[in-house]
Amino acid sequence: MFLNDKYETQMKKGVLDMLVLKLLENEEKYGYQIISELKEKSGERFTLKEGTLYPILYRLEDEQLVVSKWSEPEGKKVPRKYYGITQIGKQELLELETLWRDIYHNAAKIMEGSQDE
Amino acid sequence: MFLNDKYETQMKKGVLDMLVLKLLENEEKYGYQIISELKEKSGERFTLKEGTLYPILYRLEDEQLVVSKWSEPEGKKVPRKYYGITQIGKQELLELETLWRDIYHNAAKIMEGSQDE
DNA sequence: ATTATATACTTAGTAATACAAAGTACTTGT
DNA sequence: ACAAGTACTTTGTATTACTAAGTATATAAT
Repeated sequence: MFLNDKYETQMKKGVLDMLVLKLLENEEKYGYQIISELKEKSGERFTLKEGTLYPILYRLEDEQLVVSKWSEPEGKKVPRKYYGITQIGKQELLELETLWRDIYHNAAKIMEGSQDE
Repeated sequence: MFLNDKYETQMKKGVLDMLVLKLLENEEKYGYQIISELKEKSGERFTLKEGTLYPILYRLEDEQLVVSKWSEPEGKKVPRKYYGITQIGKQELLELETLWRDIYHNAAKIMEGSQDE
């Protein structure tokens, strides 16, 4: 199953950023929480290692689509870094979803023999 | 529109190989023909430059999903390299489509708030 | 006849990303 | 005390879409 693993990796590219933005749409979340929700809500199809997620978050922050702040640890001693979506991030999320669906539907035309679906 | 261009590039990754295989499913074709059909059938969403397509074809050939042969130029003097899908290629195409749709649907679950679609 | 455009294939270099792997550090369960 | 889970960071690798340039022939325009 090596070949399919390779293609799966490639097919996820670009989509992960969109999914992370989506999870932050209504609520601030921290890294590990994002990994858990992504895994659970995607039927385990999107099961990220930390080394995959955190670079995505740093990138989104560079692009000013999210902002982060460290939590003041009250009861729990482990500091957490919370990520929230920005106004720019919300707008970009809308554009990304449109783009993503458009790419899918146009590819689907070819996969179904130039038929609209 | 720089950011969206970047994401569009990423979101196409992996999908192009599948689309090229699909176009070869029923008929041998040559490079330029593939570019034309891909552009036309995808509503111009997939408009490849030669420098994008040919490396894909070489890769598919390395993976033994397609085979190529030069045409004997009879009337027309320009030699063409025709690509045809192999048996392995046909099977891989089926698996790629399944994988691609699965990734899309599981991502869609997240994009629609953990709803099945 | 010369120029431009289209066809047809090739190659080198760049930017970007998902992932593996390893590391640091704290907390909880046994 | 030890293992396992939580939480974040960093480095290195493989892969791919794209730009750009190059080679070459055929056809249409000036």
